[in-house]
Amino acid sequence: MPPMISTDYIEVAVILPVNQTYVYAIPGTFRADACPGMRVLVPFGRRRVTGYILAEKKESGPYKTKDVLDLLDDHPLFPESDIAFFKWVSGYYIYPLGETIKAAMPAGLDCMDVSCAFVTVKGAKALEAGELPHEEARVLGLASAKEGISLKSLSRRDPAGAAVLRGLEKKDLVQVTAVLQTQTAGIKTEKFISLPRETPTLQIRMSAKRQKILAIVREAREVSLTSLKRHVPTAANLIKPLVEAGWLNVVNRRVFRDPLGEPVTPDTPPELTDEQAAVVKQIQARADVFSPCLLVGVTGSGKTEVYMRLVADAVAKGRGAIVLVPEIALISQTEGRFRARFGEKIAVIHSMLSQGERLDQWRKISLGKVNIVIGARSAIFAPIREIGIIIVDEEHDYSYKQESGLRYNARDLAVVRAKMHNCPVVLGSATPSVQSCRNVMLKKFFKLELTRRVNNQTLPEITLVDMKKYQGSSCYTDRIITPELGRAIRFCLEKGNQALIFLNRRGFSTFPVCASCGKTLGCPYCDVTMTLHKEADRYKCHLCGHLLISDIRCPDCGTGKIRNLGFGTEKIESMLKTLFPDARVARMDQDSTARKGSTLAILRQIRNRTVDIIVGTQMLAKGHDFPAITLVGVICADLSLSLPDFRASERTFQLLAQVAGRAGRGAEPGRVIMQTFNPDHFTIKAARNQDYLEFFNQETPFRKALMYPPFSRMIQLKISGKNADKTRDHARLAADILVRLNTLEPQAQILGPIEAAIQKISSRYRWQILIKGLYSENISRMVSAMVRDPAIQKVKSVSIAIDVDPYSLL
DNA sequence: AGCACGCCGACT
DNA sequence: GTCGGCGTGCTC
Repeated sequence: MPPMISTDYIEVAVILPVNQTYVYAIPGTFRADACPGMRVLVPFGRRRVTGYILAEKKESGPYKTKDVLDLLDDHPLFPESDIAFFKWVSGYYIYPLGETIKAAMPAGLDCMDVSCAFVTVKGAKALEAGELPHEEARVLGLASAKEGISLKSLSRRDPAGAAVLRGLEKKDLVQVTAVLQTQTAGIKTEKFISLPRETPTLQIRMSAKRQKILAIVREAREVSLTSLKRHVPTAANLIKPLVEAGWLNVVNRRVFRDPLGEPVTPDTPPELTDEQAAVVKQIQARADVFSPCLLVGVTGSGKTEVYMRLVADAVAKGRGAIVLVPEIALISQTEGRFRARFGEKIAVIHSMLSQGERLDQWRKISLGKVNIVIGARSAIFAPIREIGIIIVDEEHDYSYKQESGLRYNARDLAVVRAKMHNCPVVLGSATPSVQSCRNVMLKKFFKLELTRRVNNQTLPEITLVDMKKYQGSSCYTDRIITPELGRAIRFCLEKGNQALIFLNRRGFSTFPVCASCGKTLGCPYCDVTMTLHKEADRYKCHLCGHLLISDIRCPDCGTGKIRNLGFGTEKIESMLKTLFPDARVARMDQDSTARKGSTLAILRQIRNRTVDIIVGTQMLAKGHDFPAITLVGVICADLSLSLPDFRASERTFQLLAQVAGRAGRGAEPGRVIMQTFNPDHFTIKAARNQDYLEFFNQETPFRKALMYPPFSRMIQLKISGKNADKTRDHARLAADILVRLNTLEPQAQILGPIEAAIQKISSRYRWQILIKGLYSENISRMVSAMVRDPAIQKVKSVSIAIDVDPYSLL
């Protein structure tokens, strides 16, 4: 058991944007059960908020203290030793400590006072009488319809609502009180149906469908309602009377299955190849010291097996392990293999879990029941007491970077946490990031390599097709699906294999233009063009989700017809259907996977080979293993190459290398056709050669010349607000203060403020400032001082988001 | 963040 | 004269 609180006071980090901790008195009733890492409910000003106990305090300090109102946990959410890590994260990312800890914990755990308006008896009568003015009746209606409404959601629906409410309160028609809002993380259960022990005596009408259900249950002994519905869609209603009459039993049970629905069969460790064994040995030799290692291994070289040996080794020594994998659609193969090897000994944390499931996994770890965690980026915060190894698979993957709130990079934090635990950290990739390659050159990381594929598969052959030579073609299809790619698809289909066609842009037409005035059809709330989606029969804004009817007239000139230029996955899908009428074509992108379970359905189709051609965006490029895919076609390899972002090349290279890796994973060799307008660009060439060093060596001089990372450190400030002028002024003020603070040598560069590349998203105007310097401590100190400046803090209508080590500058 | 205190303009 | 706008400051 962890140490209890033995003093009168505790230090608490409240979940609010404040940059200090607070001291509270802890009543004797809680003291025996409280310890650091637990949540408390504390009075803060006039309301109640959640906070985390950080430490015990002997004295109250110069302030008068208030009492802790409630102890919210019976076990700590994190060990006391993690507090140093959270403090480091909070300082590095310039994010309030309490909110940092909140971001690190599973979601749905904090509670807070929320002001809610309730309709009084008098108010209800007045509403019924119907004599109130429109406005008042409307607001009162909102409050009564939902049995009270929080002031926040009221003002969201109706900006003038707050003022109206105040009038209502004065007339005693509503009452405003603080309500403690607790988010409850639910536990995901499923109904399981089985036969009762005793034969039912009650007779009921046995329709054919009911008999079918009984037959299925009888055969399977126990079946989940979900899978029963697959055979009998209306099963949910049909079984009710059967259950009531005692013909069936229903239990709600927590579910935890492989989302692909395939049971994980335990495996036995295979014999390591010489190369694998050498790598394992080298890392094991440094098992008790901080040793960051870059493991470069071509796809299929058996990195996962190396990871599993290292994890098993750490566990054998009584320490834990964290394995980070990229966030992908559904579940990663790596996770499946770890489950097969370690069974119930691992906890899993990823986006497919519900809040409740995530909390369960977290509990398992913090109670010490499991010692191995595998998961997406947030798993880096897993409450393992003594870590023996941290593994970051596909370390170059940008899903390790959180792009909202606490904008951390889990790969970087893995290194920091490993240092705190004196253990090795292994960053693995076939296409390592420029940053990590540079760290190898600087001898900060040591490099290990796996150069041979385990089962002697050959790497796919990659062909570049210059799209320029078809741009004059009278055949529209040839300009998009070139004859070379068309032939390759036909050949692939004839051999009975599957083809994957990749285009990182969804929708049907991506560039709607008015035929009469020439203006593009833009989103009224964002600074981007709308995208036509044929399936939804709407124009969609990909940034805010705004919809427009598809037969709209030009909003600018009011006349004319919109011409739909540009193409996305939807159009590719329809073109392929025309070109190959006998082939079964499926599409996988954000639109086709919006419905719950549809991702799984599409992946099953590919796995079961009930589709021949699959068109998709990057969600298809990562992590999946489809043995029957022998051809990968990249429609336009340079889509992301021209973005105004210093990492555009790196991202393009990695994405292309990644998607090329989907070909030829089975027995037959794979082939990749990459269509491009820039066949001579070094990024495209390096991707064709599958050579990360070639890319690194050519990219590095650019980064160095312009002093971009890894040759400098950057912080990007994203300033946004509803009012264009106020946002610009605030951005200028922030830049002025930064310039004033920029006194340390060597001086940092302060670039901006400039308007963001996308000037407006969801009606919020966006400006940015980029701070570039040689030392992260220096630029970080400047930014912390700037945001604490009273002149900055007092403006609340404009927000400044701080992005330390930004991944994308857009 | 959110809430109160406090200082200036348009209304009963 | 007041009601209410939101600028400023604080919360253990």
